[in-house]
Amino acid sequence: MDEQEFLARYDPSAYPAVAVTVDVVALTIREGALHLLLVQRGQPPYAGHWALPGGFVQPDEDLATGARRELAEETGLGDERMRRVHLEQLGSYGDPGRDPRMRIVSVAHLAFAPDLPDPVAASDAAEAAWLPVDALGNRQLAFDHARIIDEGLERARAKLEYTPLATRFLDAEFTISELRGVYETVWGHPLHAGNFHRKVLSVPGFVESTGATTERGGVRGGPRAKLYRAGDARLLHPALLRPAREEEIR
Amino acid sequence: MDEQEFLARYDPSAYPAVAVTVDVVALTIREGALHLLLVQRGQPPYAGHWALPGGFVQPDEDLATGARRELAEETGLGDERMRRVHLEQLGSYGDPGRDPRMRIVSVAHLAFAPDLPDPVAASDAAEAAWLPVDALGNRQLAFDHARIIDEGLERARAKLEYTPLATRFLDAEFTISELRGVYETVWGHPLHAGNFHRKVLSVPGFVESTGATTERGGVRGGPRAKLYRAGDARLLHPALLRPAREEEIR
DNA sequence: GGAATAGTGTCTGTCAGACAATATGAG
DNA sequence: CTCATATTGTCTGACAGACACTATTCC
Repeated sequence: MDEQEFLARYDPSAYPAVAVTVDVVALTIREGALHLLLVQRGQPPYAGHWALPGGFVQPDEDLATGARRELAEETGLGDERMRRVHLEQLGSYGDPGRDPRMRIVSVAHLAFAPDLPDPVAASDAAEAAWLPVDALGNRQLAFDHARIIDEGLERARAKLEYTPLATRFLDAEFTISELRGVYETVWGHPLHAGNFHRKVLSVPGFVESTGATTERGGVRGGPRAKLYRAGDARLLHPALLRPAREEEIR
Repeated sequence: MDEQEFLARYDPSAYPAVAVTVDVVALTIREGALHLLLVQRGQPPYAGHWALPGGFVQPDEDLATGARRELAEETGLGDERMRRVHLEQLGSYGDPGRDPRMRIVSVAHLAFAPDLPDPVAASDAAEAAWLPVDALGNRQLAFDHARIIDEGLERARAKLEYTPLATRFLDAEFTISELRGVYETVWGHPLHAGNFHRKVLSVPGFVESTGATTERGGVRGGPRAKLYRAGDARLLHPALLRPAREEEIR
C-alpha cells in the first residue's frame, strides 16, 4: 500500500472526537491599569460567566490566524490597527472535563494591544468589555479561564524583561515615561525614573529617537519629553530584569 | 433552556473534525553529545521517515499525561525512572495541511532525561533510537517535526539559563564538572571551569552537597570531586546567562 | 614525575540601584 | 514662583569573565 492508497482509505472518524478552540488573553493598558478583554457568555455552559474571547478553529486557518480572527471580531478592529497588536501562542489546555460539552482542547494565545475602543459583543456573547485585571477576583470565570489568565499575566510580565514588547502597549511614538508606565503597570510596582531612562537608552535596538518631542510638558509640569519609536531589536540585551522575587524562586 | 438541557441536546459532531496528538521532543546526553528520541515511521504518511514519538491523546488523559505515556511506551521506562524525567509543554502546531490525512493539531512537549537505555520500537514504528541532534541534517523528518525540534532545542537552551533543569540530564548525584558538561553540550560551547564552579555554588538552591566525593578522580587524573544533588530552587537567581548572541537579538 | 582536573583566590570592567543635580515648563 | 517631570551625572556594591594558583589523583 503506497501513500496515495493509504490516504484514500483513511477514516478520520476512527480517532477520538476532540474539538480545538483558540482563546485569547488580550491585554491593554487603560488609565494606568492593566485591562483584559472578556466576554460575558450568553449561552450555556457557564451562561452569564465571563470568559476569554475565542472559538472553534476553522478548517482553513492556522492557530495564530484563528486567534487573530477571534480578537478582531471581538474588538471590531480593522487590519491596520490589528497589525500593531502582538500575538503569540501561550499554551494549550486540554484536561478532560474542562468543558462539560465534550473534549475540547483550547490553544490559548496572548495579545498585547495599545489602548483600543470598547469592544462589540459578538453573536454568542451577551457583552464584551475591557476589565481591569486587578478586579477580576470577584468575577465568575468560565471553564479553566482563571488559570489561563494567570499564566498569561505571568508570561506577559516575563516577556517585558527580555523583549521590547512593552512598546506594543503604546502608540507608534511614545516617551520614555510612557514606556516606564507600561512596565510599572504590568509589573505592578514603581520603577526609578532616572535609572529606567538610562537603561532603556543603553539597550541596543530597544527604542530609536524620532527627533521630535511632545507638544507640551506633563499635566503637572515638566519639560517636553523626547519621542521614540520601537527599535529593531527582537530581544533585549542586557535584559531589563524585575527586582528579585524571593518567593517565586523556591 | 438550562445548562442540563443544553448539554443533553449538544451535538459534538456539529463542530469541525480535528484530531489532537501529543508529540515529545525528548532530549538526553550520551557520550557528551545531545541526543533526541526519534522513531522511524512504519506506516504512511511519511513511511520510512524519522518522526517524534507521539500519538493521539486518549479520552481520559490530560495532555501532559498523554505525552508522558507516549514517552514511557517508546523508552520502555518504568514509573520510577520516568519520575526523574522533566516534561513540559512546548507548544501546539496546527497548520492546516501539516498532516495529509486530516486536520491534526499536535501539542508538542519537551522532555529532559538522564542517559537512558536504547528504546524499543512501538507497534506503529519500524525503529526507535536516540540520535545525535548534530547529525539530524541529513535525515528526512516527517511532518513539521524539524521545526518542532528546532523550537524544542531553543527552549532547552533557554531553560538552562534560568532554571535548574540541567540536573535532570544527570543522575541523582553528580559533580559540578558533570553539570558543566550538560551546559556545554546543550549550549554547544565550552565554559570556564573555575567560574562555572563558583557561579553554581553561589546560586541559592541550585545544588546541595551530599558530603560524599567520587570514588576515583577523572580518567586522566585529578582529585576526587565532591558530589551534589539538585537543590530546591525552581528558578535560578541570578540566572546563568549564555554569552551574548549578537545575531539572535535583531 | 608529568599531566589533567577540582577547587579557590584575585583582578577588572560592566551594570543595577541609590542618590543627586540640573533644566524645563505647567499652573 | 513652586512644583513635577525629563534627563544626565556620580557613586557603590554585586557580579561575570579572565587569569592564576594550589592540591589531588591517574598513568
